Amino acid sequence: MNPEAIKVACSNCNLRELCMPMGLSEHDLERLDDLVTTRRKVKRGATLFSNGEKFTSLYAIRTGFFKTCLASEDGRDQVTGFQMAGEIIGLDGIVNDQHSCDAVAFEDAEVCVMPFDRIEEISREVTALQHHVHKIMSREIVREHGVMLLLGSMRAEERLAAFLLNLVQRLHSRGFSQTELVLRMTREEIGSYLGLKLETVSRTFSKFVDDGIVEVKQRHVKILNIEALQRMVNTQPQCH
Amino acid sequence: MNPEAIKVACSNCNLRELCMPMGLSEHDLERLDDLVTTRRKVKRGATLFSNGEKFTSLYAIRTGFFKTCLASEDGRDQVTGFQMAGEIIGLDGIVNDQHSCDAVAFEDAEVCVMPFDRIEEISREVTALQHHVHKIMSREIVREHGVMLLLGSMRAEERLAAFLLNLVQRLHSRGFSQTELVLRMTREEIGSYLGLKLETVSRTFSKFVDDGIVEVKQRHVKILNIEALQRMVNTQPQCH
DNA sequence: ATAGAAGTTTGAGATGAATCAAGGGGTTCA
DNA sequence: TGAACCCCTTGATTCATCTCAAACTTCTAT
Repeated sequence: MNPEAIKVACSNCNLRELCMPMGLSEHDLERLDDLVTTRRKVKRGATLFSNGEKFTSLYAIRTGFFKTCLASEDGRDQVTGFQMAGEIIGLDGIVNDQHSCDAVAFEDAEVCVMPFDRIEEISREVTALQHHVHKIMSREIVREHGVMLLLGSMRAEERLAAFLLNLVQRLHSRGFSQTELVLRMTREEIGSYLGLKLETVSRTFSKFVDDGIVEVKQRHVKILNIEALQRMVNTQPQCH
Repeated sequence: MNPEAIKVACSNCNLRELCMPMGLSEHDLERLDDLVTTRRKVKRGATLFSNGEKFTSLYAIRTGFFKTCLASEDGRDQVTGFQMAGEIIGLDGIVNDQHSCDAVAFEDAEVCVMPFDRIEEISREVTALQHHVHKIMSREIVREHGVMLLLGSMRAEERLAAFLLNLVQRLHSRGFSQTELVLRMTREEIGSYLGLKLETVSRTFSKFVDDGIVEVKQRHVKILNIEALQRMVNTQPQCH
């Protein structure tokens, strides 16, 4: 093995526990290293894949931050998710062999390219990988259920609270602060994800600041009262 | 093979093309017949599985009509989908080995029980099944993207139009009319799915009737002007 | 068959978020 | 180091949907 090969190997990757199954045998680990053929850099603002493009691979994010969004011809636009290091994107492309959304990098990023036919091939041999792939897809389905609940039944404050809690929780599990975060996206993109207009997002942030729940300086957010946010999400508004 | 066995075999099922992969060899077809261990009847109003219940199997709907819904402790409620014959439910349970929503039958129903460990086992041998399972999960992810777009950016009329079009399209591909349908669910359940209150659903139906777009008699709906519905869904409201 | 429950429709009024508008602040790139 | 552009905030107003309420219809079960 030359140094290059070591660098691209999953078995050596510090993100392995985020995107790969755990507790593999030595042999299985070696098989897994065949999964990632190449890395790919994506410049800030560039798309990793876009709607209509032929689907070939799933991508594991190594560095950087992405959004996925639907842009229907008629001008409607919906951010369907924000993805960070260790998360897998591209699952939408499997069903029709072409991607059905755009994945855009918020900052210079790097992803591991995992050709899907290879994933399927290795899945047949490595049971743990097979199950892992199923779990990743199921997790995405459950996540989207949560977004549906948010979009279908929450008010603006509750949506933004849920959004902030979700972000810090994911950042925290990657070793970042539990109370401070830097938003990579604009108010408009947050709004698109949450089914709100950018002005409403801005006003809701201002209200949180007034209530002493968060501090906001541009895209820097410091959570002062996390319980208040949690209460908003978990408490149904005044029941009749 | 005794007659009972024949009755439960996927290879003999008239719904096979809806829930199973196509173009299998004789040998693969036989393997597939090991997938469905049992059938299960679900009475009207009863749950096939519910939130928190241990996940063991996916279910292919043979007859009947289901809803899946989230019911959070705090009283929020969200219908996440309506499922009909040939569709697969239970995918949400894979990630945490327990179901994260309820599946409720609208009418006496029957499902094919497919133990998930058996699905994974046979997937390793039958490539077509493996890919099929991936497609089914990806399709669900893409469907939910569409619901997010609906909930995040559409107005009441557009939502109901999209809902009706989706239902007739699915019914049509099962051999039913392209213009007439019987709603199995209440206005409240439609509303929960669409992020609207039941009164708004009712009013929107009334408006469609006034506009000559549909005829509504209770739960019987006849679409008179399908293009009008399609225009609503595909056209962004007056752009500024 | 009938009473009760459940579901639906419609109206009137309240309200949360959208829209329209303007000003200020940051960021980026030449 | 500017200058243009993008982004954000805030106010005033409008509007779509929700809420509350009442009456009606249809199912369900005794």
